Amino acid sequence: MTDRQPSRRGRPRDKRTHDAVLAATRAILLEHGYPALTIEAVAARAETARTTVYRSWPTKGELVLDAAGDDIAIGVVPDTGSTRGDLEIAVRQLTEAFSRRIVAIVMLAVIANLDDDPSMARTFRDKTVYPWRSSAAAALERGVARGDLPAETDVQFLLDVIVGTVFQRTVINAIPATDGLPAAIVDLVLDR
Amino acid sequence: MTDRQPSRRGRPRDKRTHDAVLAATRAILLEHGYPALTIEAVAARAETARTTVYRSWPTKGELVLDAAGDDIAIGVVPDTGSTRGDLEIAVRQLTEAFSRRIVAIVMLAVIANLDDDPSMARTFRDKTVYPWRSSAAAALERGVARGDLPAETDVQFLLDVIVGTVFQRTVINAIPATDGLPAAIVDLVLDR
Amino acid sequence: MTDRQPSRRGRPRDKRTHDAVLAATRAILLEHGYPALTIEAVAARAETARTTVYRSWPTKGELVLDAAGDDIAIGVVPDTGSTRGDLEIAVRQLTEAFSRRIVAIVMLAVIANLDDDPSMARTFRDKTVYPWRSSAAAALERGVARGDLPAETDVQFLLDVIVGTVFQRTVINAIPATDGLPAAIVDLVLDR
Amino acid sequence: MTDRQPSRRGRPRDKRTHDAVLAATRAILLEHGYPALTIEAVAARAETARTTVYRSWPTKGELVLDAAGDDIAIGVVPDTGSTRGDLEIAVRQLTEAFSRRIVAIVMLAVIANLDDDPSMARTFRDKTVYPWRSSAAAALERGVARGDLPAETDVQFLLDVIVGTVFQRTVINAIPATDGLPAAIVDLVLDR
DNA sequence: ACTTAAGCGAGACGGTACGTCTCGTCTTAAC
DNA sequence: GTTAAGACGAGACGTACCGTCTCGCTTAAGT
Repeated sequence: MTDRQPSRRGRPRDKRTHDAVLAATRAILLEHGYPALTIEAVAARAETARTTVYRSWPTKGELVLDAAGDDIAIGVVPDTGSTRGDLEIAVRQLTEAFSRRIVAIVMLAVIANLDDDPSMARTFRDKTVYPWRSSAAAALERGVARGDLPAETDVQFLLDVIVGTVFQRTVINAIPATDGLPAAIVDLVLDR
Repeated sequence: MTDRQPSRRGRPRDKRTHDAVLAATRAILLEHGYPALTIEAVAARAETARTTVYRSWPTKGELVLDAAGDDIAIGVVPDTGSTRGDLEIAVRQLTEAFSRRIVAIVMLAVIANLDDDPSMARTFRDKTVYPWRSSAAAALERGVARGDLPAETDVQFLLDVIVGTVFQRTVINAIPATDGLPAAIVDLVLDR
Repeated sequence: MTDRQPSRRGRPRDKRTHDAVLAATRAILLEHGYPALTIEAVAARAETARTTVYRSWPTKGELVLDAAGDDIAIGVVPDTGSTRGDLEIAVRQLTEAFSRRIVAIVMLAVIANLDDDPSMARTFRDKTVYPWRSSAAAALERGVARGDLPAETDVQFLLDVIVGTVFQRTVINAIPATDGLPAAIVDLVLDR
Repeated sequence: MTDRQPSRRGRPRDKRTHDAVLAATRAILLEHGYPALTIEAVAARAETARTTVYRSWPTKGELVLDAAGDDIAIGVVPDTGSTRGDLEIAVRQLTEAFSRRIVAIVMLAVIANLDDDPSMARTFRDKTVYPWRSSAAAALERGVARGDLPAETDVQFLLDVIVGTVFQRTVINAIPATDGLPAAIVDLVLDR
């Protein structure tokens, strides 16, 4: 994710070192959170030199997102033929993802750097939110097509409602997700 | 705001210095954001010593929240007799507040420090969110009493929907608030 | 030597730390030479922080010259009434000084930084060479007045002969100084 | 110049690269001095890889002396039949050499590394000082044989006087060499 | 009016982390 | 077997802030 064209010239990256750095990053994030994630600490934990870390990941943002890897993926909403079913799956995917410690930590990091390093937010969105969001949008549109939702439905608005509510609950208020939440959200969106 | 018992003996705090520090803090927050807010920079801008800042505000969180002062207040939802009217006012208060630059900056700071400095989040909640939230809860409960909302309504859940949606729109997605947003949210909550 | 006006404001310098740094510097210079003198090593040996060293001595040159202190002084040529006697003392002072390990090390450091940090050379000259050189010039001038040296004597040239020869012998060629050297040099200068 | 047996097997060294490195070294020495001479900079300027430099010149000293090449030669004192004439030529050769920017730079580098890298000093001596010094010694000995110098003359001492004085004047004090200097030095050595 | 506790400014202290530079070595593909 | 390319671990650089700690000076309330 980091190297553009992995250039065939010169000594290749040492995969074991590379992986050790990513593992160290994940460990520190999970154990102590993003504010404690210093390049110094990562290098020490990975038993390598600080310069080696800088070589592959010029910014902390890139390191964090690379280290998080697929652990922060949210998923893609399927098309089961049922609007309510699809949406319940969609919300469940979201609550499940936002409840994962690593996801919450990375989101807080992204927010902390929002106007400092906007590229981090962009990467996070592209890697994580976008696939879910566009497939969820498709599910809502199918619902509109089927007549389960009014024709004038503002899909993006509903997505913000869903994401915002789940974020508020699980991350900000740290309320453990229950089965009730997805149902309640879907009710809100559909039943009217 | 910070010291418990302001002891009658000795030289009293210098109000002009105190205010200069708060002004410097606000200025830096607005001009460069929270990550650039160092005690060093605040003291320099206020033309005072670092120690003077530390004396009154042991942590950056306290300083920021004290400096933001009433600029981050959201307001209290009135009782106009109309459920829809009250809620529209409530949402409008929220969008207006979250659209203020200083509020967004402080909220992002609070969230970034969520598990690093939970006291900051608590203070922010108490000073800012709680008054609005409890009065908005009252409005919803009046709505239930009036029969505008079903008896089994989960008030806290609806508040999370409202807050989460507005936060998502205005702060995360940075979509300029329009009149349509409050109406849409109220529709979502009421019409069913 | 480092602080201009020792400013009465603020916390005073910690003399023990200060002295420890100078002692560490001297020790490293004598044990490992100037190229091994890193601020890192000095701080470690003095058991203090790197920043503390930088605070008092912005450049390595200032640190070295301050640490060497009076150990690199050469002395002042006396006026005993005898031209030959004064000159022999003068040359002996020089050979003795240039034979001291600390002096040789500092001179090499000064030379290494000649065009990199000319201020170091200047300070070294002022502290060390100048007092000797001006008093030796006086001795030569007394010799001219007495008729022990020709009236047209180029005093500065003779001083360069003396300094250059001693430097060449003791520092460059590392020939242990013998009593013969001062005598030979004085003969060269006087007997003609 | 550096590698022992230039092995017949495999790809031969690229002469153009080799020369480019030496040229880059000379350029950096003249433009920025010895302290700025990093292998990094040399390789960059020669548009080659760092490793290529290391392969041919394991130490900076070898590189510098190889790059300086004949530009730091001093010359050999001729035998013209006249003691005074030979010595004047000898001193003139020395002042001319020490006045060359590249010579001064290399000499300062050699001196700065005196006890750090003694092999550099040795090589410099052998390549540069020794030919001049032994031929100048011969000139002095011819002078003794002719009776122009006393029988008990310490030839090595006089050579140190000459070298030391010229070094002091031209390199340390950076006094532009005049015709007067050689004459004055020869007078000092001969007239007595 | 005099004492005196506390605030103020200045600045030193030990410390952590930064991001960069250079080192000398090592590993690979290409020639 | 050299060359170009570039990664590697290492170490030092000089800087920015941190939060703490003296200091001498100032200020006003309480005696």
